[in-house]
Amino acid sequence: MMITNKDNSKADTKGNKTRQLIVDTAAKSFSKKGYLATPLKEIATSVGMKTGSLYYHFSSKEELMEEVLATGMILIKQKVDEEMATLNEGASFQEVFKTAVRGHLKAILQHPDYTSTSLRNYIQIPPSVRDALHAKRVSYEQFWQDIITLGEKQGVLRKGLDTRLLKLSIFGCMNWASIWYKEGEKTIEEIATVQAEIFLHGCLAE
Amino acid sequence: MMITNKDNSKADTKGNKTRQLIVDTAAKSFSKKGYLATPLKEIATSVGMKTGSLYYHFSSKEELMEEVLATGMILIKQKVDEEMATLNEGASFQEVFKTAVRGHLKAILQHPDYTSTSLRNYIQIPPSVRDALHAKRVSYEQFWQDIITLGEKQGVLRKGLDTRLLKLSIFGCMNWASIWYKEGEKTIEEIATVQAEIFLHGCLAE
DNA sequence: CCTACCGATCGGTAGG
DNA sequence: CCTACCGATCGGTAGG
Repeated sequence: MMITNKDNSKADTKGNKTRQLIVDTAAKSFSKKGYLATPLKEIATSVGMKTGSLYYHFSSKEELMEEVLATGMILIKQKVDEEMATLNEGASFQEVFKTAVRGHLKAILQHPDYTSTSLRNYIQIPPSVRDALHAKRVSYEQFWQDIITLGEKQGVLRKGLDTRLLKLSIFGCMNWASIWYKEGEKTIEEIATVQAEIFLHGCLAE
Repeated sequence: MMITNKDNSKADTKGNKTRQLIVDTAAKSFSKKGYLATPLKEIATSVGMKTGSLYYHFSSKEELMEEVLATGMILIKQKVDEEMATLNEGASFQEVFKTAVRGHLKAILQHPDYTSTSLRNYIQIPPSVRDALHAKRVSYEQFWQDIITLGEKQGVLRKGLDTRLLKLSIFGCMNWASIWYKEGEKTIEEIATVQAEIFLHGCLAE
């Protein structure tokens, strides 16, 4: 009697390896040239197959995009969680905030293929794909909202500050880096330090 | 002897009105659906003509995009200059900065058709179009760099702060609003006030 | 500004 | 996973 692996979705079979190669290639192109500007033929050629053969692995270009974006969001959350794990119990809002900024920036700048695709392709994401990822997005935004709420609880935030607007502002500040960032100028650590400092203390002396 | 208007490029002729209508329509679609996702046929139909007829006014889709983007950058600068004109001589860095933020946000949020096209389509902009607009972009970035330099001269900026990174951060913060902003929630004035305050003083109390 | 049309390309499919 | 192909659509053109 054979022992079958009922959850073989992550099995290291040849088929799954190929599938992964396709997603990797797609992520690279979608991130660099854009979703609509990338023909499936280009992806197929890169992985060494014919366009039609992609449909053995995916049922549509949108599905491919959805997998790239979903993977990207998971990677971002993983990286941020990894950074957050370095904090000790009862860390101050300042420490927590800076750590989250560092994690997010590392995620979108160190391995941008997956993680920056959604930022660079914002307007190109098909509505159905956007809907499918909605829950993940809300969950990640809530993670940041919780950090800000921590600041409120610790009583360190300016009174009357619109916390939603604060969240959107730091998102914009960080996410825009996925457009201007070039390797080799500033380190990601430095960018994180400066951006966190600006948001915590502003750019003025004193 | 006829008096001819040698610079009739802005003349209010029927042809120029039509041309303007085409650009307006294109700006709307490019901003909302994206450059690549907008077929020329859609623009043509909206203005009541056939696709091929657009080529009486423009020689390519890229040229149309270039005009939309160039107009957008001019409109942004105009709006910002308009706000800056309300300042009196010798205004403090804080006042100047906040005023510039308000002007930029008004420009990209009040009439987003032209002004937000470049932000929402960043990755889709054809390289040749990007090159053609490079000088305008540099000039506008310099305007902001000059504001920050003013802060340095007045000695109010935190020592050692990377001014280029400060500029990129406020750009990201403001420009990202063109993605999340919906009319009717917060006024643009309120958003400008909060974002300027965050950048000047941070989100912490004291 | 229209008619009529093009070459190219696109995402996707049938059948093996 | 390939061969062979599709219907549709695209930006763009010639000639009027």
